[in-house]
Amino acid sequence: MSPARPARDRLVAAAADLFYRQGIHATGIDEVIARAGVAKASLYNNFASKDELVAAYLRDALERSRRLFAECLTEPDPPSRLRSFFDRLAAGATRDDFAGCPFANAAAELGPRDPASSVLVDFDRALADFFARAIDDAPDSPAVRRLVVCYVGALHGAKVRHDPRVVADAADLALATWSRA
Amino acid sequence: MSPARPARDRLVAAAADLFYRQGIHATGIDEVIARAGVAKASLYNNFASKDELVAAYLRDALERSRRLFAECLTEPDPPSRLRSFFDRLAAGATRDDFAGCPFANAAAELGPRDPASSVLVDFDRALADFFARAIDDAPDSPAVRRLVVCYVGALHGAKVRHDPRVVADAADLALATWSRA
DNA sequence: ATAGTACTAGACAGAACGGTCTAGACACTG
DNA sequence: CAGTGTCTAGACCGTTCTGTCTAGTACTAT
Repeated sequence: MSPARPARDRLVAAAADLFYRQGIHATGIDEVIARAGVAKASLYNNFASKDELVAAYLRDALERSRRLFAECLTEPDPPSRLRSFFDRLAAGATRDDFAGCPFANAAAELGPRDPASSVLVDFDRALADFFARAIDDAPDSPAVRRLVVCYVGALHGAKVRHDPRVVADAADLALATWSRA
Repeated sequence: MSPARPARDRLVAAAADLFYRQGIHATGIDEVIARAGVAKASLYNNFASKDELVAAYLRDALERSRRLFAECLTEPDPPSRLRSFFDRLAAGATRDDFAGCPFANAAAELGPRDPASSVLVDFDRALADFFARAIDDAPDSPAVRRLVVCYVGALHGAKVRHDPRVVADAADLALATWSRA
Protein backbone atom coordinates (compact mmCIF):
# COMPACT_ATOMS: atom_id res chain seq x y z
CA MET A 1 0.00 0.00 0.00
CA SER A 2 2.49 2.60 1.17
CA PRO A 3 5.94 1.19 0.44
CA ALA A 4 7.95 4.42 0.57
CA ARG A 5 6.81 7.90 -0.35
CA PRO A 6 9.72 10.29 -0.73
CA ALA A 7 7.44 13.17 -1.73
CA ARG A 8 5.49 12.89 1.48
CA ASP A 9 8.65 12.61 3.56
CA ARG A 10 10.20 15.62 1.88
CA LEU A 11 7.01 17.56 2.53
CA VAL A 12 7.03 16.74 6.21
CA ALA A 13 10.71 17.61 6.48
CA ALA A 14 10.23 20.94 4.74
CA ALA A 15 7.15 21.68 6.80
CA ALA A 16 9.02 20.86 9.98
CA ASP A 17 11.82 23.24 9.11
CA LEU A 18 9.62 26.13 8.01
CA PHE A 19 6.74 25.77 10.45
CA TYR A 20 9.20 25.46 13.30
CA ARG A 21 11.37 28.43 12.43
CA GLN A 22 8.82 30.82 10.93
CA GLY A 23 5.60 29.76 12.54
CA ILE A 24 2.66 27.95 11.01
CA HIS A 25 0.45 30.81 9.94
CA ALA A 26 3.40 32.77 8.65
CA THR A 27 4.41 29.96 6.28
CA GLY A 28 2.45 29.49 3.09
CA ILE A 29 1.82 26.34 1.12
CA ASP A 30 3.84 27.60 -1.82
CA GLU A 31 6.91 28.07 0.34
CA VAL A 32 6.62 24.55 1.72
CA ILE A 33 6.38 22.88 -1.66
CA ALA A 34 9.23 24.99 -3.01
CA ARG A 35 11.45 23.93 -0.10
CA ALA A 36 10.41 20.31 -0.54
CA GLY A 37 10.98 20.46 -4.30
CA VAL A 38 7.56 19.02 -4.87
CA ALA A 39 4.52 19.90 -6.94
CA LYS A 40 1.47 21.32 -5.28
CA ALA A 41 -0.62 18.38 -6.41
CA SER A 42 1.72 16.04 -4.55
CA LEU A 43 0.91 17.87 -1.36
CA TYR A 44 -2.81 17.43 -1.82
CA ASN A 45 -2.37 13.81 -2.89
CA ASN A 46 -0.75 13.10 0.46
CA PHE A 47 -2.62 15.49 2.73
CA ALA A 48 -6.20 16.64 2.66
CA SER A 49 -5.35 20.17 3.71
CA LYS A 50 -2.67 22.36 5.21
CA ASP A 51 -4.00 21.50 8.65
CA GLU A 52 -3.31 17.85 7.94
CA LEU A 53 0.25 18.72 7.03
CA VAL A 54 0.58 20.64 10.27
CA ALA A 55 -0.71 17.65 12.18
CA ALA A 56 1.73 15.36 10.36
CA TYR A 57 4.60 17.70 11.22
CA LEU A 58 3.63 17.66 14.87
CA ARG A 59 3.15 13.90 14.95
CA ASP A 60 6.60 13.50 13.44
CA ALA A 61 8.09 15.79 16.07
CA LEU A 62 6.25 13.84 18.76
CA GLU A 63 7.75 10.61 17.48
CA ARG A 64 11.23 12.09 17.64
CA SER A 65 10.54 13.27 21.18
CA ARG A 66 9.43 9.80 22.21
CA ARG A 67 12.68 8.37 20.92
CA LEU A 68 14.59 10.98 22.89
CA PHE A 69 12.67 10.05 26.01
CA ALA A 70 13.38 6.37 25.50
CA GLU A 71 17.08 7.01 25.10
CA CYS A 72 17.23 9.00 28.32
CA LEU A 73 15.37 6.29 30.19
CA THR A 74 18.16 3.82 29.47
CA GLU A 75 20.25 5.67 32.06
CA PRO A 76 20.42 3.77 35.34
CA ASP A 77 19.15 6.24 37.95
CA PRO A 78 16.89 9.33 38.18
CA PRO A 79 19.58 12.04 38.37
CA SER A 80 21.49 10.69 35.38
CA ARG A 81 18.23 10.37 33.44
CA LEU A 82 17.35 13.98 34.12
CA ARG A 83 20.89 15.09 33.42
CA SER A 84 20.90 13.21 30.13
CA PHE A 85 17.62 14.80 29.13
CA PHE A 86 18.59 18.37 29.93
CA ASP A 87 22.01 17.89 28.36
CA ARG A 88 20.31 16.99 25.12
CA LEU A 89 18.05 20.01 25.42
CA ALA A 90 21.06 22.22 26.00
CA ALA A 91 22.79 20.79 22.95
CA GLY A 92 19.71 21.53 20.86
CA ALA A 93 19.51 25.06 22.22
CA THR A 94 22.96 25.88 20.83
CA ARG A 95 21.90 25.18 17.26
CA ASP A 96 21.40 28.29 15.21
CA ASP A 97 18.01 27.14 14.02
CA PHE A 98 16.83 26.63 17.58
CA ALA A 99 13.42 28.21 18.11
CA GLY A 100 12.15 26.73 21.34
CA CYS A 101 9.74 23.89 21.83
CA PRO A 102 7.82 23.15 18.63
CA PHE A 103 4.76 22.13 20.61
CA ALA A 104 4.77 25.29 22.69
CA ASN A 105 5.08 27.36 19.52
CA ALA A 106 2.25 25.49 17.87
CA ALA A 107 0.11 25.85 20.98
CA ALA A 108 0.51 29.62 20.81
CA GLU A 109 -0.75 29.64 17.23
CA LEU A 110 -3.32 26.91 16.96
CA GLY A 111 -5.79 27.51 19.74
CA PRO A 112 -7.62 24.75 21.56
CA ARG A 113 -10.20 24.06 18.86
CA ASP A 114 -7.74 23.20 16.13
CA PRO A 115 -7.77 19.51 15.16
CA ALA A 116 -3.98 19.31 15.25
CA SER A 117 -3.95 20.44 18.85
CA SER A 118 -4.68 16.93 20.03
CA VAL A 119 -1.06 16.16 19.25
CA LEU A 120 -0.10 18.89 21.69
CA VAL A 121 -2.05 17.11 24.39
CA ASP A 122 -0.32 13.87 23.42
CA PHE A 123 3.06 15.51 23.82
CA ASP A 124 2.10 16.91 27.16
CA ARG A 125 1.13 13.45 28.34
CA ALA A 126 4.26 11.88 26.88
CA LEU A 127 6.42 14.45 28.62
CA ALA A 128 4.76 13.92 31.99
CA ASP A 129 4.99 10.18 31.50
CA PHE A 130 8.68 10.46 30.72
CA PHE A 131 9.41 12.50 33.82
CA ALA A 132 7.32 10.12 35.90
CA ARG A 133 9.34 7.13 34.69
CA ALA A 134 12.57 9.06 35.06
CA ILE A 135 12.04 9.73 38.75
CA ASP A 136 9.81 6.73 39.53
CA ASP A 137 6.79 8.79 40.49
CA ALA A 138 3.22 9.26 39.36
CA PRO A 139 2.62 11.35 36.20
CA ASP A 140 0.34 13.71 38.12
CA SER A 141 2.57 14.13 41.15
CA PRO A 142 3.76 17.62 42.13
CA ALA A 143 7.35 16.56 41.53
CA VAL A 144 6.58 15.68 37.93
CA ARG A 145 4.63 18.88 37.43
CA ARG A 146 7.60 20.84 38.72
CA LEU A 147 9.83 19.09 36.20
CA VAL A 148 7.44 20.02 33.43
CA VAL A 149 7.73 23.61 34.60
CA CYS A 150 11.51 23.29 34.31
CA TYR A 151 11.27 21.89 30.80
CA VAL A 152 8.97 24.63 29.52
CA GLY A 153 10.94 27.35 31.20
CA ALA A 154 14.17 26.00 29.84
CA LEU A 155 13.22 25.95 26.19
CA HIS A 156 11.20 29.12 26.10
CA GLY A 157 13.71 31.02 28.18
CA ALA A 158 16.59 29.91 25.98
CA LYS A 159 14.59 30.98 22.96
CA VAL A 160 13.62 34.50 23.95
CA ARG A 161 16.94 35.28 25.58
CA HIS A 162 19.05 33.60 22.90
CA ASP A 163 21.01 32.12 25.74
CA PRO A 164 21.52 28.36 26.13
CA ARG A 165 22.64 28.91 29.71
CA VAL A 166 18.97 29.07 30.65
CA VAL A 167 18.71 25.37 29.94
CA ALA A 168 21.53 24.70 32.38
CA ASP A 169 19.75 26.83 34.99
CA ALA A 170 16.58 24.82 34.47
CA ALA A 171 18.58 21.61 34.74
CA ASP A 172 19.96 22.74 38.09
CA LEU A 173 16.44 23.53 39.18
CA ALA A 174 15.18 20.14 38.01
CA LEU A 175 17.94 18.22 39.75
CA ALA A 176 17.47 20.22 42.92
CA THR A 177 13.73 19.78 43.03
CA TRP A 178 14.09 16.06 42.52
CA SER A 179 16.72 15.58 45.20
CA ARG A 180 14.62 17.55 47.65
CA ALA A 181 11.43 15.59 47.01
CA MET B 1 -1.76 67.55 20.67
CA SER B 2 -3.24 64.28 21.84
CA PRO B 3 -5.71 65.16 24.61
CA ALA B 4 -7.69 61.89 24.67
CA ARG B 5 -8.34 59.54 21.81
CA PRO B 6 -11.10 57.11 22.59
CA ALA B 7 -10.92 55.47 19.15
CA ARG B 8 -7.29 54.64 19.63
CA ASP B 9 -7.88 53.33 23.13
CA ARG B 10 -10.78 51.18 22.01
CA LEU B 11 -8.63 49.79 19.22
CA VAL B 12 -5.85 48.82 21.58
CA ALA B 13 -8.33 47.25 23.99
CA ALA B 14 -10.00 45.25 21.23
CA ALA B 15 -6.64 44.24 19.82
CA ALA B 16 -5.46 43.13 23.24
CA ASP B 17 -8.48 40.93 23.74
CA LEU B 18 -8.45 39.35 20.29
CA PHE B 19 -4.71 39.07 19.70
CA TYR B 20 -4.26 37.55 23.12
CA ARG B 21 -7.03 34.98 22.90
CA GLN B 22 -6.93 34.08 19.21
CA GLY B 23 -3.38 34.88 18.23
CA ILE B 24 -2.07 37.71 16.11
CA HIS B 25 -1.99 36.15 12.67
CA ALA B 26 -5.32 34.48 13.24
CA THR B 27 -7.03 37.80 13.93
CA GLY B 28 -7.86 40.06 11.01
CA ILE B 29 -8.13 43.82 10.92
CA ASP B 30 -11.84 43.68 10.22
CA GLU B 31 -12.48 41.70 13.37
CA VAL B 32 -10.51 44.17 15.45
CA ILE B 33 -12.37 47.22 14.17
CA ALA B 34 -15.71 45.47 14.56
CA ARG B 35 -14.90 44.66 18.19
CA ALA B 36 -13.71 48.20 18.77
CA GLY B 37 -16.78 49.68 17.09
CA VAL B 38 -14.55 51.81 14.94
CA ALA B 39 -14.18 52.56 11.26
CA LYS B 40 -11.27 51.13 9.36
CA ALA B 41 -9.99 54.60 8.53
CA SER B 42 -9.73 55.36 12.25
CA LEU B 43 -7.35 52.47 12.62
CA TYR B 44 -5.06 53.74 9.90
CA ASN B 45 -5.29 57.29 11.20
CA ASN B 46 -3.87 56.10 14.50
CA PHE B 47 -1.54 53.33 13.36
CA ALA B 48 0.56 53.04 10.26
CA SER B 49 -0.08 49.33 9.90
CA LYS B 50 -1.32 46.23 11.65
CA ASP B 51 2.20 45.65 12.94
CA GLU B 52 2.04 49.03 14.67
CA LEU B 53 -1.19 48.01 16.34
CA VAL B 54 0.45 44.79 17.47
CA ALA B 55 3.34 46.76 18.90
CA ALA B 56 0.93 49.12 20.67
CA TYR B 57 -0.91 46.14 22.14
CA LEU B 58 2.32 44.67 23.44
CA ARG B 59 3.54 48.00 24.81
CA ASP B 60 0.25 48.36 26.66
CA ALA B 61 0.60 44.87 28.11
CA LEU B 62 4.18 45.68 29.11
CA GLU B 63 2.99 48.75 30.95
CA ARG B 64 0.43 46.72 32.87
CA SER B 65 3.14 44.21 33.74
CA ARG B 66 5.38 46.95 35.06
CA ARG B 67 2.59 48.13 37.35
CA LEU B 68 2.14 44.57 38.58
CA PHE B 69 5.86 44.33 39.31
CA ALA B 70 5.82 47.60 41.20
CA GLU B 71 2.91 46.47 43.36
CA CYS B 72 4.67 43.25 44.28
CA LEU B 73 7.84 45.12 45.18
CA THR B 74 5.99 47.01 47.89
CA GLU B 75 6.04 43.80 49.95
CA PRO B 76 8.68 43.91 52.66
CA ASP B 77 10.83 40.84 52.04
CA PRO B 78 11.84 38.53 49.15
CA PRO B 79 9.60 35.54 49.95
CA SER B 80 6.49 37.68 50.32
CA ARG B 81 7.35 39.52 47.11
CA LEU B 82 7.64 36.26 45.23
CA ARG B 83 4.53 34.90 46.89
CA SER B 84 2.60 38.03 45.97
CA PHE B 85 3.73 37.77 42.38
CA PHE B 86 2.87 34.11 41.89
CA ASP B 87 -0.42 34.54 43.72
CA ARG B 88 -1.41 37.15 41.18
CA LEU B 89 -0.33 34.87 38.35
CA ALA B 90 -2.41 32.06 39.83
CA ALA B 91 -5.42 34.35 40.09
CA GLY B 92 -5.02 35.30 36.46
CA ALA B 93 -4.70 31.67 35.42
CA THR B 94 -8.15 30.88 36.78
CA ARG B 95 -9.85 33.37 34.46
CA ASP B 96 -11.67 31.74 31.60
CA ASP B 97 -9.99 34.00 29.07
CA PHE B 98 -6.55 33.02 30.34
CA ALA B 99 -4.25 32.10 27.46
CA GLY B 100 -0.78 32.15 28.92
CA CYS B 101 1.80 34.89 28.77
CA PRO B 102 0.97 37.38 26.00
CA PHE B 103 4.65 37.96 25.33
CA ALA B 104 5.41 34.26 25.04
CA ASN B 105 2.51 33.86 22.65
CA ALA B 106 3.64 36.80 20.57
CA ALA B 107 7.20 35.48 20.54
CA ALA B 108 5.98 32.22 19.07
CA GLU B 109 4.25 34.08 16.25
CA LEU B 110 6.39 37.07 15.46
CA GLY B 111 9.88 35.77 14.92
CA PRO B 112 13.03 37.69 15.82
CA ARG B 113 13.00 40.04 12.84
CA ASP B 114 9.59 41.54 13.53
CA PRO B 115 9.75 45.20 14.61
CA ALA B 116 7.32 44.58 17.46
CA SER B 117 9.60 41.95 18.91
CA SER B 118 11.71 44.60 20.59
CA VAL B 119 8.89 44.91 23.11
CA LEU B 120 9.39 41.23 23.89
CA VAL B 121 13.00 41.93 24.74
CA ASP B 122 11.87 44.83 26.90
CA PHE B 123 9.52 42.57 28.80
CA ASP B 124 12.25 40.01 29.28
CA ARG B 125 14.48 42.66 30.76
CA ALA B 126 11.69 44.06 32.93
CA LEU B 127 10.93 40.60 34.26
CA ALA B 128 14.55 39.87 35.12
CA ASP B 129 14.86 43.28 36.69
CA PHE B 130 11.78 42.65 38.79
CA PHE B 131 13.05 39.30 40.06
CA ALA B 132 16.44 40.84 40.76
CA ARG B 133 14.87 43.56 42.87
CA ALA B 134 12.57 41.06 44.52
CA ILE B 135 15.40 38.90 45.82
CA ASP B 136 18.10 41.61 45.98
CA ASP B 137 20.34 40.00 43.43
CA ALA B 138 21.83 40.84 40.06
CA PRO B 139 19.53 40.61 36.98
CA ASP B 140 21.91 38.17 35.31
CA SER B 141 22.48 35.95 38.33
CA PRO B 142 21.62 32.25 38.12
CA ALA B 143 19.04 32.70 40.87
CA VAL B 144 17.17 35.26 38.81
CA ARG B 145 17.43 33.13 35.69
CA ARG B 146 15.94 30.22 37.61
CA LEU B 147 13.04 32.42 38.66
CA VAL B 148 12.45 33.37 35.05
CA VAL B 149 12.31 29.67 34.26
CA CYS B 150 9.65 29.32 36.95
CA TYR B 151 7.61 32.17 35.53
CA VAL B 152 7.65 30.87 31.98
CA GLY B 153 6.95 27.34 33.04
CA ALA B 154 4.10 28.46 35.25
CA LEU B 155 2.15 30.37 32.63
CA HIS B 156 2.77 28.09 29.71
CA GLY B 157 2.15 24.97 31.75
CA ALA B 158 -1.10 26.34 33.14
CA LYS B 159 -2.15 27.20 29.61
CA VAL B 160 -1.54 23.93 27.83
CA ARG B 161 -2.76 21.78 30.73
CA HIS B 162 -5.73 24.03 31.56
CA ASP B 163 -4.70 23.58 35.17
CA PRO B 164 -3.97 26.57 37.42
CA ARG B 165 -2.28 24.21 39.88
CA VAL B 166 0.81 24.42 37.71
CA VAL B 167 1.27 28.00 38.82
CA ALA B 168 1.28 26.85 42.42
CA ASP B 169 3.87 24.21 41.57
CA ALA B 170 6.05 26.84 39.95
CA ALA B 171 5.60 29.09 42.97
CA ASP B 172 6.80 26.29 45.24
CA LEU B 173 9.77 25.84 42.97
CA ALA B 174 10.51 29.54 42.98
CA LEU B 175 10.31 29.88 46.73
CA ALA B 176 12.45 26.78 47.20
CA THR B 177 15.14 27.88 44.80
CA TRP B 178 15.33 31.27 46.45
CA SER B 179 15.57 29.93 49.99
CA ARG B 180 18.28 27.52 48.93
CA ALA B 181 20.40 30.11 47.17
C1' DA C 1 -20.65 81.20 10.34
C1' DT C 2 -16.65 78.83 9.16
C1' DA C 3 -12.69 76.09 9.34
C1' DG C 4 -10.59 72.21 11.31
C1' DT C 5 -10.57 67.84 13.50
C1' DA C 6 -11.95 63.27 14.47
C1' DC C 7 -14.85 60.26 13.22
C1' DT C 8 -18.22 56.61 10.38
C1' DA C 9 -19.55 53.73 6.42
C1' DG C 10 -18.15 51.15 2.99
C1' DA C 11 -16.42 50.50 -1.78
C1' DC C 12 -12.20 49.34 -3.76
C1' DA C 13 -7.47 47.62 -5.12
C1' DG C 14 -3.64 44.51 -4.96
C1' DA C 15 -1.59 40.74 -3.05
C1' DA C 16 -1.40 36.36 -0.80
C1' DC C 17 -3.69 32.60 0.67
C1' DG C 18 -5.57 27.57 0.39
C1' DG C 19 -7.11 24.50 -2.77
C1' DT C 20 -8.51 22.45 -7.57
C1' DC C 21 -7.63 21.14 -12.03
C1' DT C 22 -5.48 19.85 -16.53
C1' DA C 23 -1.70 18.00 -19.08
C1' DG C 24 1.93 15.38 -19.37
C1' DA C 25 6.49 12.76 -17.84
C1' DC C 26 8.34 8.71 -15.75
C1' DA C 27 8.60 4.12 -13.80
C1' DC C 28 6.83 -0.23 -12.91
C1' DT C 29 3.92 -4.39 -13.88
C1' DG C 30 0.89 -7.47 -16.36
C1' DC D 1 2.52 -2.89 -25.42
C1' DA D 2 -1.04 -1.32 -22.45
C1' DG D 3 -2.28 0.12 -17.99
C1' DT D 4 -1.67 2.04 -13.40
C1' DG D 5 0.10 4.97 -9.89
C1' DT D 6 3.12 8.68 -8.57
C1' DC D 7 5.08 12.45 -9.81
C1' DT D 8 5.94 17.67 -12.01
C1' DA D 9 4.60 22.18 -13.81
C1' DG D 10 1.69 25.64 -13.49
C1' DA D 11 -2.75 27.86 -14.75
C1' DC D 12 -6.70 28.90 -12.34
C1' DC D 13 -10.58 29.94 -8.79
C1' DG D 14 -12.65 31.92 -4.83
C1' DT D 15 -11.65 33.83 -0.55
C1' DT D 16 -9.43 36.58 2.68
C1' DC D 17 -6.15 39.80 3.98
C1' DT D 18 -3.99 44.47 4.53
C1' DG D 19 -4.33 48.94 3.25
C1' DT D 20 -6.39 53.11 0.44
C1' DC D 21 -9.85 56.09 -0.95
C1' DT D 22 -14.15 58.76 -1.24
C1' DA D 23 -17.96 60.84 0.87
C1' DG D 24 -20.30 62.45 4.45
C1' DT D 25 -21.29 63.44 9.69
C1' DA D 26 -20.68 65.50 14.40
C1' DC D 27 -18.31 68.58 17.32
C1' DT D 28 -15.45 72.38 18.60
C1' DA D 29 -12.86 76.67 18.47
C1' DT D 30 -12.38 80.89 16.75
